[in-house]
This record gives sequence, structure tokens and C-alpha cells, in this order.
Amino acid sequence: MKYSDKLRNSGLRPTKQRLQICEILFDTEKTFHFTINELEKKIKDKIDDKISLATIYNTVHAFEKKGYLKQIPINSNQTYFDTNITDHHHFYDLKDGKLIDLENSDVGPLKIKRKINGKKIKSIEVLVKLED
Amino acid sequence: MKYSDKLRNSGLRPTKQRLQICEILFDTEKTFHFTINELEKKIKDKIDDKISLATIYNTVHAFEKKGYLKQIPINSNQTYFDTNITDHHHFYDLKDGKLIDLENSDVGPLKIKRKINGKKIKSIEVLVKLED
DNA sequence: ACAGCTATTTAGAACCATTATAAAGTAGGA
DNA sequence: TCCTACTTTATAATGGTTCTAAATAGCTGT
Repeated sequence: MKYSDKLRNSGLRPTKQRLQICEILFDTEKTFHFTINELEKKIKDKIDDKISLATIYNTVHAFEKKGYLKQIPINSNQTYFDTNITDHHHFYDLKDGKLIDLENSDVGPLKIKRKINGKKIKSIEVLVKLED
Repeated sequence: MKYSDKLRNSGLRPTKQRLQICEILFDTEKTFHFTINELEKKIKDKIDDKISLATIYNTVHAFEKKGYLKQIPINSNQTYFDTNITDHHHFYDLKDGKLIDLENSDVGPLKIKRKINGKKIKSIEVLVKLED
């Protein structure tokens, strides 16, 4: 499906800026992790038009709200996003601030034994911090 | 052991400010989660002397470095700290933004099978997001 | 107890990611 | 085309955190 249809179906107008950001984020086999700062650089590299920083923030948040991106819970001064929206986990290299995907099979079975009344588990995220 | 000895043994001078913060953080059976902002309020409530915000930051970071506190990886504009430094994890209730402790035994054994060359695992944190 | 040294505290400034603002531009339906 | 609501944009504002540099306080050797 074309990005323009995907966006329209989500109630988002397929603007030029959004379509260009879609290409950068989703036109690849590989999923990846990024901060707004890194995305901004990538946009500057790959796109001739300028997209303002505010629009980048707006777009990423709109995509996150629609479920096309998710935030990675991490202690950092910047927010990390992930184009891989399936349940999976991460190594976080404290030295260079880089994230590495961890397959579910790399972590072993996770079974949350405790229940909270009236609540469902939406996601389980494992963060493995690495040091030298 | 007295806090002053504990601090000295860690190479931290037992200053009045650090000892007062110790009392607030550790003079309780219960462990808890807090932000700098919340700790600042608690200090204002419980202590007559003023402790500057910079000192609160310095102290919390010093304690974290020595392993008396740990950060909780979560997406928030503020950093959450935990006085419970044992292996344990958290439920995160998306509705009200509250954290709930999850004992290590509630999660089952975690075995990270993948290795990264030249890196050691510093910590493993599990965040279980809850929805209604 | 004192001197001298270093660690620590402090107020305020600086930093920087993120959010808000408000004006100009754009998509899509009638 | 016209209208309206949505979107983009530059810029300002916000707010948590870190930095700075001067004052203060703990520690060690004498």
C-alpha cells in the first residue's frame, strides 16, 4: 500500500513532508532506532527540501500515536524511537549510546507471574545495559 | 552501620546535606521511586535547612554511582530513581503513569543468550506496560 | 588546635531537547 | 474555485539538568 493511502486511512493528510519522512523511516527492509536529532540529520542528507524541526517532531509524534513507531524506554537526554513495533528487546551500549536489537529468542521465555487487578499487559520491554 | 561510615567507606565525605538526604531516602522499611523534583519537595517538608537543588542533583548522582540508587528506564521528561537496588523490575501503568514493583521472582529467570564482543552486561531491566 | 589541601555546597547562568505560538501555506471537499 | 480545517514553519518559551566559580566545610599531618 502506498504511504499516501496508509496515511489517509489513519486520518493523516499525506503531505509532502510526511511522505518524505515515511520514505526515510520505512523504505527499508531493516528496522532501526533513532533520535529526533539523528532523523533530522538523515533528512538533511537524503532530501533536498528542508523540513523544519517542528515538523519532524510533529510527524514522529503523529506516527507514534498511530502505532507506526514506538518509543524505547531508556534513560537518555534524548528520546529514542524504533521503527520495529513488534515486541522485542534491546542492548543499550552506555559508552556510545547505541541500541542493538535483541531477538525474543535471545532473552529466553518471559513469564510475568504477577497480575494486577483489572489491568492487561500491553508490552514487555527488556533493556540490557552494556559497559566495557 | 551509620550513614557517615557508609559514606566514608565509599569515599564520600559525610556532609550534613548528604546525611540528611540519606535519612529521607533510606530511613524506611519501604523502598520507593522518585524524581528529583519529588525528592526536593520531600526535603523541603522534612528538613529545616535548605539544600540547594544543585546539591540534590550532585548527591543523587553520587549515590547512584556508588550503587545506593538506580535509575529506572522509562520514557518521561523527568528521571526516575529507585531506592530498591536489588534485582527487580516494574509494572508501568500507562493510564496513571505510576510504577509498581515487580519482584525478580515474578518475572522468572532471565538469561541473555547473546553476547556482544568486549562488552559486559551492567544491568537488565524489564518494564511491563499495563493498560485497562 | 592549626594550617593547608581538597571535596563539597551553592546560586545562578547556561545548556539543550522538546513544546508552544501564531502566521503563512496546503489538501480536499463542496 | 472557494472554503475550511489541517499542516508547516520560524521562533520563542519551557523546563529538567548540568556547568561555573566562589564560598564553605571536612580531613590529614603537624
